[in-house]
Amino acid sequence: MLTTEQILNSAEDVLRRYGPKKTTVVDIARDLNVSHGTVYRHFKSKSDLHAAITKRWLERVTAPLADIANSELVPAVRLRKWFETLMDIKVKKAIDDPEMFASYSILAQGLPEQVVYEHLEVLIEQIEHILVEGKQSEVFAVDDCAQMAQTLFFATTRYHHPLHVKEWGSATIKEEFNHLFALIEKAIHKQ
Amino acid sequence: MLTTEQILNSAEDVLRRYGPKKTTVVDIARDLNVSHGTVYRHFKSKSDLHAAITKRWLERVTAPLADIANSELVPAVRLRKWFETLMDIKVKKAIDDPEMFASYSILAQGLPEQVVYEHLEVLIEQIEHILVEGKQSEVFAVDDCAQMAQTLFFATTRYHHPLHVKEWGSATIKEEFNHLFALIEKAIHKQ
DNA sequence: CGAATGACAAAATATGATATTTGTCATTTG
DNA sequence: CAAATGACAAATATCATATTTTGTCATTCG
Repeated sequence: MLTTEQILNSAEDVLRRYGPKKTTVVDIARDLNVSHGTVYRHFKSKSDLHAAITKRWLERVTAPLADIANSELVPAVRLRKWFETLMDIKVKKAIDDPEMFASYSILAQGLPEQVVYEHLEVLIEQIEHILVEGKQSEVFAVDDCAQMAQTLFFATTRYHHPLHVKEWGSATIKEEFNHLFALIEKAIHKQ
Repeated sequence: MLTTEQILNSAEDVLRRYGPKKTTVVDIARDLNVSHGTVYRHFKSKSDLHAAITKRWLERVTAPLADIANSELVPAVRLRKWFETLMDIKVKKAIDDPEMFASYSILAQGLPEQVVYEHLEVLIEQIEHILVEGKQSEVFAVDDCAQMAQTLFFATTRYHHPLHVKEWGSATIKEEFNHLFALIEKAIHKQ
């Protein structure tokens, strides 16, 4: 019996082989030895399938971040580590496997805003969690942690948004990020 | 006798009429009542022409910013006004004349990095100028003004980079920016 | 002689006829 | 009867060919 997971696995394989433009529902069905009609019993449309593929990818990519957000590190260190990891993950994916990174970026482009936005919300909540703990232990002077989390996420857009992947090749990108993070620390650390 | 300026004027007109994909060098030449060979006496290639068109547009768009950077406003106010204006100009252009904005964005995409980068440098220097004066009058506590200017420019990427034009439609975009600017102020204002 | 032309080849792009892909659903299968 | 099939129409993509566009340059123009 065919599961949604199996379809996503095959989809990922086929995507890796053929790229996002050439991959058809029939290709994915063939890979699974079923008719393409069967795939449509699990996904309303190809876009729906794309959304599911992208969602799973986003979740995997950012899995390590949840661990950091919930770690025992002191909030100041944890916050920096969280952002550095976010950046490192993205840059690593983009450099190591550029076709796949491009593939997922292209799929994500074609998605309804909401799918990606929900994912961003999860990340922003993780930042919020760190800020709240920093506020409790009186190292961060933050009024509205949820709002600040969003502000920090958007302030670092250049360093994690796939639209800026081109700029990540720069030799100074990491240094740039360090300067920005220093600014952030100055703004949110107590006194 | 045909001038480079005249060509750019016609190019802009034709671009407005036909859009960036349909505009040909022959169209521009026709608009000027010259042969297209003549256009090539002023520009080495079509890309070169694109670069010139884009450059002029960028300069025009950001002209008001130089005035603000050099104004007599106290640095704290001036800095905020400078960023607000940058944002307002971009958003206004993108909303009022979306086809043209898209046109120039498309042309800019196809350009060598350098052309756009030079323009960004000018803007970052304007920020630096404000920071230097703020430092002199002891309202800003900034170590390296040039570096901080760059940091501020990149921190606000989401609010002025054309790649993010889609996000500018959000009802809360201005509020978001205000939060970010509050963060910046907290970081750079003395004490 | 500097500025512009227009004929030309090479490159890029539009066109449209053909083939594939998407999405549905009545039918089949286990 | 739930799960899968495969035949089908409509929407898209592909590909070979026709047309346009780019870029050059020997020639003309003023």
